Amino acid sequence: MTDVSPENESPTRALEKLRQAGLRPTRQRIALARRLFAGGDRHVTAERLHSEALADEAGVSLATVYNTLRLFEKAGLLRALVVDAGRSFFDTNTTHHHHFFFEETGALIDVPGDSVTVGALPSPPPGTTITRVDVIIRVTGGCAEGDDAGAR
Amino acid sequence: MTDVSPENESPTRALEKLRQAGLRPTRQRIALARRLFAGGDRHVTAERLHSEALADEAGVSLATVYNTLRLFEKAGLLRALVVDAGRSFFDTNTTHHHHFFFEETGALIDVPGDSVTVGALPSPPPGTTITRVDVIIRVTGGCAEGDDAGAR
DNA sequence: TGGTTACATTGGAATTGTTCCAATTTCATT
DNA sequence: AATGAAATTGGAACAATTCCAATGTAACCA
Repeated sequence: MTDVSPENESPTRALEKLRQAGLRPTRQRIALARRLFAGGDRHVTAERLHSEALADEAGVSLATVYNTLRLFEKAGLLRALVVDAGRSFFDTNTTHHHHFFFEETGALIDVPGDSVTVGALPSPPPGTTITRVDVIIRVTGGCAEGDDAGAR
Repeated sequence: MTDVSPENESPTRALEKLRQAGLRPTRQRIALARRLFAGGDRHVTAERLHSEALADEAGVSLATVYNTLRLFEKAGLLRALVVDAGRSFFDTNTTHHHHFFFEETGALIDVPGDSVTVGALPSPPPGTTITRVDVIIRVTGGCAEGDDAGAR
């Protein structure tokens, strides 16, 4: 096994994601995709990703981070998540799952989709279709151990 | 039965709410409480409530609307709700329930708490306590019929 | 390979929703 | 009516995000 930390990993996985989505693999997109997809699942804000990316060779502007996040979201590579007023998280885990949200720290952690059972959904209003059901389990106390601990 | 539209109803119910919460019944708070609690349950943004309240005799400033909403929330008269980046809704229904969210229009409607069964919650991380579980059912298509239709 | 063109990136200004603040007004009590 | 504590206010400040017009880059084709 080789070193797979975001900075050292060959850009293969990131490139694959981009190609898979039919997006032009620019220097900036590759750098961001590496940050996002090289390690395990993440929940990032635009600001945080931007400040991380500043450390990368290819500088990335904040505007590009926003553009890219929205682009990746449209392409299905990311899922936007709003739990907190005035801030969006982007979740690299696009499979069916839910979240714990730590009210004090603002951290998020995933809950596998099948460990929460949402039974008996009411039928959607006539003419509408359900696109997604979000379950957010808000917790207080303790210290958040998610990847976002201290993200505030 | 007398007319109970917000503008005509005697301020009794609003006053009761304020007294119940131990809040000083100022002109502005009464006006806002009437808007909020006189009719059925509502989901309002600060901006919307402010623009409505401009029509009332007692002018209410935007700053006061924000102060009052946060105050009512702390007092348990309202519940804050975040579904959409960069905007908070306040829900006058503080009982156990969930929401349909219309992605196109930004409208919200209530779903009775017992028509959604959330079974088998995972146990919260050690040391933490669950304060609330929000279920947001996102729908597209159709035209929203909630009280917020066209709220965008 | 170089030229062309469509697409990306950028800094900075603009927008939006919200909070903050110091000055003024109002409420409740005497 | 006078007083003090609490509420309201306009406007400035702020944070997250979007917009824009200028510049740079990737992809394609002759």
